[in-house]
Amino acid sequence: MENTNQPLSYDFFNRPTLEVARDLLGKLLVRQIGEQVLIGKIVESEAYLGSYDPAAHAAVGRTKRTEILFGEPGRAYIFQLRGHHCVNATTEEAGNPACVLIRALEPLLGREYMWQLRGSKITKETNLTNGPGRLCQAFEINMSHYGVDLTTLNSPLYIAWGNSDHFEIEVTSRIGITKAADKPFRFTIKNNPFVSK
DNA sequence: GGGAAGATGTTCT
DNA sequence: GAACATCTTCCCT
Repeated sequence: MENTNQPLSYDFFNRPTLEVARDLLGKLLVRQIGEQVLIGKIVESEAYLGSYDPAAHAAVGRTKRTEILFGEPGRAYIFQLRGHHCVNATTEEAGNPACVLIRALEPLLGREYMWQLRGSKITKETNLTNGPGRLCQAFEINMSHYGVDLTTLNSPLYIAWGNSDHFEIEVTSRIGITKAADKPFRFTIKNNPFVSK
C-alpha cells in the first residue's frame, strides 16, 4: 500500500500507446483542489495512436489545440467537445502525437464533493464518473489543466499506482467515433459497474 | 463571418 | 431509442 499515492513515472508513459492504455486500468486519477482530494480508479481507457490513426485529433496535424500531443509524454491533453471536457494522458516520445483517453472512473475518495460538482440531479452513484465528460465535471477538470504534468505530486492532477488488485481486462472497439471505429483500442475492467455505455 | 462536424450528456417519448 | 442543448475548431466563402 505504500506505493498507492506515488505518481507514475515519465517512463511509464514513454511507451507504446496500446500498452499504456491497457496498463492505466486500475491506476488512480488524483485531483487536488486546495485541501480537497478526489481519487478515482481508472476502469476504462482508449488509445489514440497519432498521425496515422484517422480517429486521433493529431491526424489533422499540429495545431494550437493538439500542440501538447507533440510534446513530452505524461502530460494532460484536455479538449472540449459539445460543451464538455475530456482528459487524456500523452504517450510516447516527443514528436509522436499519441495519447490515451480516460473514459471512466470508479470513485474512491471525495464522493460527496464529486456529487456536488455533478449536480444534485444525479441519483445513481455509477452516473458520477462513467463517461469522459462526466468524470471531468466530477473532478472539476477544465482547460486550465491543459499540459499539466501527470507525474508529480505537486500537480493539481496526476496519476498514481494504487494497489494492484487482480482484475480481468476486456478489449473492445472504441466508442463514439466514426473513423477507424473497428479498431480494438478500448480497454475496460471486466464487469466493473462504472464502465460507460 | 458562416456553417458543419465532433473522442458527449441530458431529457424526453 | 431519438431529439436537442452546447461550444470549440476548422474550412470555406
